[in-house]
Amino acid sequence: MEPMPMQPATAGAAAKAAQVNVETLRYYERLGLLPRPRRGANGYRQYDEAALKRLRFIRRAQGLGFSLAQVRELLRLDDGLNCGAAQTLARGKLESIERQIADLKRMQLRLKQTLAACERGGRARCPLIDALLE
Amino acid sequence: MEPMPMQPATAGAAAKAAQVNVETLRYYERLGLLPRPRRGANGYRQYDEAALKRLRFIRRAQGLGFSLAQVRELLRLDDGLNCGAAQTLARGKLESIERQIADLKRMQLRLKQTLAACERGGRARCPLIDALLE
DNA sequence: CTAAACGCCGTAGCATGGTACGGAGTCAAG
DNA sequence: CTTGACTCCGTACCATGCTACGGCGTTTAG
Repeated sequence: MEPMPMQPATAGAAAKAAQVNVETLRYYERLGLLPRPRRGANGYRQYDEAALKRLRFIRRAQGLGFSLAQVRELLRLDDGLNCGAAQTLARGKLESIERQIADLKRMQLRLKQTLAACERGGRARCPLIDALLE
Repeated sequence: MEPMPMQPATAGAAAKAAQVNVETLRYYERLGLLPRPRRGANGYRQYDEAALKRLRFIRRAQGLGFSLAQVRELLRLDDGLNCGAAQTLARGKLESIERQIADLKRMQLRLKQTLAACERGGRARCPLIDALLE
């Protein structure tokens, strides 16, 4: 059987498929992350398979921690032929993620220590508050 | 010698001491994190030692990852007598930090794996891009 | 046929934590 | 006395990623 070219998705269907709000589609379109889609006779947007794929790409990249600005860069490489550039983006992101982890771990440690002091109890004054007051 | 009551700091001096922008002081004041300070005859704000202390408190709490809304809660406990409430806030923060760390670690792992695939090279297509295209 | 649900658009709003601007008055050094 | 730095105020703006609103036309289920 011929691969019948599925009819394009409406905004609502595309949004549902990608688990995003309909308005988000328009937002991405404004940002140029999604191309302006073809319109039906009624003026409604028609999202074809390529558009849906692109939308999934965006959400996955976000899931890896990329900002929309960075997603835009990645989308420019979506022919898959420029691995060097993609690696550079990914390495930058990886570093920033590692910095964030390090920052959070410092906070975590300090909070844990202070909480432990609180839990040892026996003080009139709260060690957490006192640490902030110094 | 009597502890001569230091003259109060101007906005600029207070800001410099706490490493914040002068406008940030006004911002905190608007948010109610800093009390409205006394004013000199010229209308200038006068930050006394207590205000400076409070400002340092805010910055330190932010350094531990607390949002300004949470800092506001902590400030309500700054008599140091309500350790239970402070602990509750801190535990909540600790949990959210740990969730963030876990999220970031997942991203880190996936990025590392994908980057490793990129670096093994030898492919026509970029594994990172292909992972996003799925 | 009608009413609900969906789509369109431009624009405005939310949350977060500030930062900047313009026009005015004030203070300190030279 | 002037000049530059500081301060005041209200308000607007920044980035980020959406989300909502109002007013309209269209489509679809009953």
